[in-house]
Amino acid sequence: MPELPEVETMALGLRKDLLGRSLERVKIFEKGVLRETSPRALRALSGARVVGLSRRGKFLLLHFSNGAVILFHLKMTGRLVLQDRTRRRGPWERLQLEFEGWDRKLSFVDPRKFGYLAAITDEGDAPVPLMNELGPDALQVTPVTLQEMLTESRRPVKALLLDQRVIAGLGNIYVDECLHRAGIHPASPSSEISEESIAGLHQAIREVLRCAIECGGSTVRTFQDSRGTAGTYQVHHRVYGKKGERCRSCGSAIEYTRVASRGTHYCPSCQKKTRSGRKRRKKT
DNA sequence: CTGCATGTTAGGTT
DNA sequence: CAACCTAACATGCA
Repeated sequence: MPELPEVETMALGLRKDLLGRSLERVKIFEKGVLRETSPRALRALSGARVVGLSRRGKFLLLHFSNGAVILFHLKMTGRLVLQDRTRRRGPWERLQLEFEGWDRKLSFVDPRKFGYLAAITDEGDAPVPLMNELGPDALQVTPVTLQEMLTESRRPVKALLLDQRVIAGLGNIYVDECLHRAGIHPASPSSEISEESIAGLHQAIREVLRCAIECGGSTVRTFQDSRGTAGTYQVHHRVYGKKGERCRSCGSAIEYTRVASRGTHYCPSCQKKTRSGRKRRKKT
């Protein structure tokens, strides 16, 4: 579920509610959600005040007054939800954080149990390898850097864009959407994409992500922000989930195939393989 | 009912 | 070592 715009939306929503609150209690229902972190280490954060919420790639970070950080990865179906403090534990709730003098609590909910969290208590690296290997954030990457990274590899461009060590934040939905807007076939060897197309791709990434954040993310199945509000960017999707529908730009039927072993949507007419230099499309 | 798909990534195999 | 494939898990849909 959550790619960059959804994690950003989650962080924005939580910031208002959590800033300045002091952690009082940690309830762990499913030990498996703790990654390289002992229940004791997590509970030791009690008393610390929340001083910041941030995002790196698809990671969401809770910063505390004592310098500690709790890092969350929501994977496919993870959510952070604010609920009444008295509310009973739901079936998929893995962990709850309670705060001093607050009648609500933060719940980590994840049906599929892929998501996790970790506490970073000292100055060292995060105990999560990927966190320390992230490429530049998709909203920060410069055209030059993107260009360099793509020309260095012959992997399908979609595989590269999904690789968080190359560029952080994009997932299956937004990669398909960005490649369509840039007129690039998802299976194109990235080293064969023209400089002009890469410039268009860079622009598409910025525009799509910005717009998606403004929309509060895409709700394809289950995504909701911390207050239970669904995102609306899915109404702007042009290829994702549109198999067989007509392309908005040219009218061809959107195709669905497998690239980098991921379900992939694209327009066979707007996104020609290995054909260079197609102009990017209008704004969303 | 059964089989297949799903927004991610770690870990194994080429 | 880069590239590729699938398991991890639970649920919804054809």
